[in-house]
Amino acid sequence: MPYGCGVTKTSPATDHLRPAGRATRAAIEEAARTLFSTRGFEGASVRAIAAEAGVDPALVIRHFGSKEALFLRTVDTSLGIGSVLEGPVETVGRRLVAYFVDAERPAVRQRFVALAQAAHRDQVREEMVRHTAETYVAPLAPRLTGADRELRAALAVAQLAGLLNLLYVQEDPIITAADPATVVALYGDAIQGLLTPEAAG
Amino acid sequence: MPYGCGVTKTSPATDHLRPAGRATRAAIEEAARTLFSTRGFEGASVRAIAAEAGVDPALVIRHFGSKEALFLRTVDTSLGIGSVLEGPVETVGRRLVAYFVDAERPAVRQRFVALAQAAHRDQVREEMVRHTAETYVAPLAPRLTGADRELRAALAVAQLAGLLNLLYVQEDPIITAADPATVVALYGDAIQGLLTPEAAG
DNA sequence: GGGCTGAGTCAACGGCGTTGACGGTGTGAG
DNA sequence: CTCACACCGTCAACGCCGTTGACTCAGCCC
Repeated sequence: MPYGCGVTKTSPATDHLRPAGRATRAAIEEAARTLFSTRGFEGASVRAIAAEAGVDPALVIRHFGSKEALFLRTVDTSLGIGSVLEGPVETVGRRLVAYFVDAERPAVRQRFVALAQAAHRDQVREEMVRHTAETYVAPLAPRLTGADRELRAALAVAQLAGLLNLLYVQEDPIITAADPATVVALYGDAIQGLLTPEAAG
Repeated sequence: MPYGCGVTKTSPATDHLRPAGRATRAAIEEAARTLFSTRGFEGASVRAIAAEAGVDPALVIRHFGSKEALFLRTVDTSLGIGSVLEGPVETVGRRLVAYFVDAERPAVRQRFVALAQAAHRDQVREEMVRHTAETYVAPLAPRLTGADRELRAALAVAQLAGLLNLLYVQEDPIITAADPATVVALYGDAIQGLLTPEAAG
């Protein structure tokens, strides 16, 4: 479920809005981005987002339909993985892990945690599935060889999601305390073994 | 985060309770088990659990302290993995995956989903971490050879958690539709590669 | 100028987890 | 035997939540 490689969100049809409407809409979106990141999906209430944006809570719903819809429009499911996937397939395992284990990416961590927290909402779950298929499996599978390419790509995503879960959500002490380079080598190769069995170290 | 191999829950100190108290306590626990399983942590309200048990909502809190505490006492974090872990380490990867991919274990799926939904609560998260360390890493690590045994065991848990996440929570269509035997072979070997690199197929 | 549509306000709904004040009731000590 | 006390349960309410509907007001087009 890592969700990387995102396209810029296509805010649909704000043309019919008047300038005032577009401005408050943007204010709400920014407040939502901030609060969803810092407090998570459950911790960020519609009322708090409205207050942060200096706006009536009802207006938030009026503009975006529901908290879930606001979340989906606001928190980018992308975690910025595009460039990592573009490199050589033979070493993508370690590069993926290295990207996420890097401590200098708090925003990525925040977004993943928020996403994991909201995963039980139907629309969010659907978006996550769609995203996995579109930005992970689709670009990866054609570059693999052998049988079950799509399945192997999907299982590699599962591996990655599991690491991020223990690392970001559970904050597992063993993995957290471990030497990042070791984690990259061990887990990266485990992922690599699924993608290119013949090239795995 | 798979949480298996559980000991029977040690309900602490119900001796001081009168028969009536113990009975309604048991009724609440059973109702909670049912509703948490079928509706998840967020979907099962304290009020609904109380109604199912034929009891006042306030009584639920009075007996268990909070919804989160009731959840922890009620939903067994164990997923029944003990026997799987006891077998030979050289093939534990495939056996673990086979256990969870088996469609005939709906209760395990339900419990995992409920757990994942409640993972953002502090006490639940702590319990999950504790459980990972106690029932996965502790029995597994000493039976491994080579460097970083604890870390490798923890990373194997991460792999498993990732699979269950995509399989149970996200219901990823690719993995769901795939031949279970293939998933067992591919993912089982990926886990095995982390545990016993020399024995991996 | 008059209708229409977008923008914003306000009060309220039903639900949530939780609390506190308040009656009964069974048990053990005097 | 009685009386105090801890347990058991009830009830109404608190403050929060996401969401809705009725309403006002301003700007645009015909």
